[in-house]
Amino acid sequence: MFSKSCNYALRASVFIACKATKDSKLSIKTIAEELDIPTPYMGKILQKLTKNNIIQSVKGPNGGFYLNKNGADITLIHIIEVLDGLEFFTSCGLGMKECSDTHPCPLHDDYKVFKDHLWDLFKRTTVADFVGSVQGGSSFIKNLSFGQKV
Amino acid sequence: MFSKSCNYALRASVFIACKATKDSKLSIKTIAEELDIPTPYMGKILQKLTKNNIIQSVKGPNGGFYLNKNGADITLIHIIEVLDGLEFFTSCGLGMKECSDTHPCPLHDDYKVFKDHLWDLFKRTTVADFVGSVQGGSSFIKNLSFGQKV
DNA sequence: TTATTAAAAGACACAGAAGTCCTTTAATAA
DNA sequence: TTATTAAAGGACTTCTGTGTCTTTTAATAA
Repeated sequence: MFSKSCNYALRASVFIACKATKDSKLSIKTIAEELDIPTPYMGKILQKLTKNNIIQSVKGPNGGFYLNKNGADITLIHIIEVLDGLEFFTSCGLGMKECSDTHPCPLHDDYKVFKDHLWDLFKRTTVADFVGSVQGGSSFIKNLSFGQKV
Repeated sequence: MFSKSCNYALRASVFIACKATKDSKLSIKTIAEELDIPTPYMGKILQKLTKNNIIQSVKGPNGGFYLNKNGADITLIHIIEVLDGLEFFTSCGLGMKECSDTHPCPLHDDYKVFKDHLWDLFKRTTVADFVGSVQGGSSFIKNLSFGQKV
């Protein structure tokens, strides 16, 4: 559905919201290793998130990434928009140039329902929601390490 | 959602089911032009569909592509499987290696519902269903040409 | 002030999807 | 039988997403 970059960005944002504070920031290396993402590539993505003011960064000793706003103010759709754009939510399921209620593809009506539901979900869900779920122990953003028991 | 190849394949299959018969086959060129798809690339995809027995082909004069089975016997999921595989329907929405009911990502439950509904839809829907919709005038598989009024 | 640390930035490499081109194979019409 | 037609097949190019590497910039600790 989304690009790897976008998936990485979503997970990294949640991870930073979980673990970092202004006084205890997280480095690219830490984030990348914990989330099992190639380090330099993670750097690129964090850079993009920083430029778009989704996360904050500080250079130098004790530098790193953190959030200075409330995770509840960052919607997932915003992160998706920055990394992948919103084309997924507007484009045709069969890849047709023009696909609308007046010139629909055969999949249009069914597909629209699903896209709209997903749109609502990502519009409504915030980084804080995911943090809550992860910290509550009901979900995970770190890959299962080899041999780990759930 | 699906690759371009897969979208092209779905539309071409429906188009062939609409227009071709054993006595009046369609050439790569015709299909590609009507559906606004690069001709040699369309050739590759039709070749793949033929190998997988989704459509049939005949070489030589008056040759081309047609269906020798009922369109109702070709499910969309089968075409998708041949072109893209079924990974979309099994993989994690956040791209995690392991994402299951016992080790879910924060998106898992919501995303699962979405994927399962789509799976059912593509499993249930056949080429004949789309042909019916297109021939009944309630949907389209050809791109809107410039200036065309719906 | 200087050395150290860590992100920013940009150039580069690689792989797979998308698209093109040319030759071969096979079917049919003359 | 031969010429023609159209798909099959393979090599190739292009583009984009993914991933790597090196240098620069900026912040802080000593």
